Amino acid sequence: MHLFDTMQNRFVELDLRESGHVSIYACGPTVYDVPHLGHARTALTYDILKRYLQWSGYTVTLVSNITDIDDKIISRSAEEGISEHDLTTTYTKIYIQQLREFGIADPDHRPQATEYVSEMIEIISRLIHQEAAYEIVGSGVYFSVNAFDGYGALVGRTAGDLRESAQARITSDEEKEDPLDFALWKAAKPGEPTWESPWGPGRPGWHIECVAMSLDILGDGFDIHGGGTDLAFPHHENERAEAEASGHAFARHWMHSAMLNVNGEKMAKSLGNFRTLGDALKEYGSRSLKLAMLQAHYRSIMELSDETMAGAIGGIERIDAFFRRMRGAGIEKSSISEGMKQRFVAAMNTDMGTPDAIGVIFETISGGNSALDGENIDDAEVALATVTELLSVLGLDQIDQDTDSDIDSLLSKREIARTKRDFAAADKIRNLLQDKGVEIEDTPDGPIWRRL
RNA sequence: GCGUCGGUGCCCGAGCGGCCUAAGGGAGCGGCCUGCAAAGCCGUACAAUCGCGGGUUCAAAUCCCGCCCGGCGCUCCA
Repeated sequence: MHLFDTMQNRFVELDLRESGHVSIYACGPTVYDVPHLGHARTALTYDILKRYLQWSGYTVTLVSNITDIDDKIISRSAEEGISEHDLTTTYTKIYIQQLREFGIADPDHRPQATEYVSEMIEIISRLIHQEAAYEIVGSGVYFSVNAFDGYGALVGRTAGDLRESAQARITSDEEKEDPLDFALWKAAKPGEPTWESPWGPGRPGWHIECVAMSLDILGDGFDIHGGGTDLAFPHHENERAEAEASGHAFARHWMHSAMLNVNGEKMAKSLGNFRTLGDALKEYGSRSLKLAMLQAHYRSIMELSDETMAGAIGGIERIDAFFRRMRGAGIEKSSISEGMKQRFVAAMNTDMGTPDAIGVIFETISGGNSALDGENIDDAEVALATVTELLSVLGLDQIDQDTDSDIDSLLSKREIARTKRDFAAADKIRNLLQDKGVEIEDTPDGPIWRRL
């Protein structure tokens, strides 16, 4: 499988630490609010990657963290007058629950930052020992960017470049040796949650938690580190510096998924333009939302407008109509089409090309529908098997047809009326069901129905 | 400002030197099927053209140069 590696800035063949096993660390959210669609898009990217790799025969370990200590959490809990712990517990629960509703499988591990403070302290101690970090008494411990060759390489820049473009922004922090140096440990301020450390009470700094958690669970030199593009710098670059300067081999590959925009702007809590996952799930349903997201490549910016969603809802309807029709005709799955499977695999192997992969599925659906029209049962069976299999790889499995004896009995009454050519009576039943939100589709094999 | 990614039909969105007379989805139109619908199928218009202008090449949406426009990043954001 080829993926675009941010660090190498090109497409590379996945080069695994251990053949047959893929270890992935995907940066999760800071839980101070409900998840929005952007979080969902990123989580979906790594969920699909995992599903696809597993389907391809790999063993996959996916770790996705929850960051439950940072400045925003502290200020939000102060605003709401509840403890940091209560705040993060609440939002962690909501995050997990809504991702499940969205149809994203739980990662294999979901570590929380606050459970890893002692590991973080250990890494910081080692960094100080290696002279890659220094303490400023009363302020905290800082990473010394000068001690790490190639700082900035993840985003294709040099420390010099960064210093230059940082000048305008950074309020040159008094005692830091270099304006690029960043906090590893922050000395306690009144009223903040704190942990004991060799440098006095304080709390973790720049995303050292991800280093501690990824190395602890996945080990040195794990395969893929991912997250949203907004994390590439400084978040991920700082992690890389921390890990490698402390003597650990870090991620072999870096992946970044693109932002989800609203009216041309990044969806973000800070911009106040976000749409929550919960609301979107209610409005569009999980499968439509997933289809919409997967119809855009994970590395391209996508707009999620009502028009986009209308398109995706139509797509899901097409998929479901296909299954209803096959079921109604009594078609059973047979073996899957090798040709279509190969095209699907080729699309996915090319940097996880889900839009192309979905194109292959829709073409199979068209082929299956045509086959059924032509009473070519063998081909219809192959199409049904293929569509079922490939959709499951993308987590877009069909919803099971529900059963309802009341509807069935009304349907048979209508069929009797229709045989008698009493269309007035037949249409009355159809309207009745329509009012109940049930739509009838007549097929040569009898009527089928669906809930609207 | 610096860096980076991108600008493809009515909308979304693939394609990234010849297979492009530009995939796939949605919306439109015509036909078939149907008692009528729905679903499906077939056909079809929308891209004589892929932001604009140059260039390279036998050949460019695809490569190069310039310009315009937009996203993201440049200290705690997925």
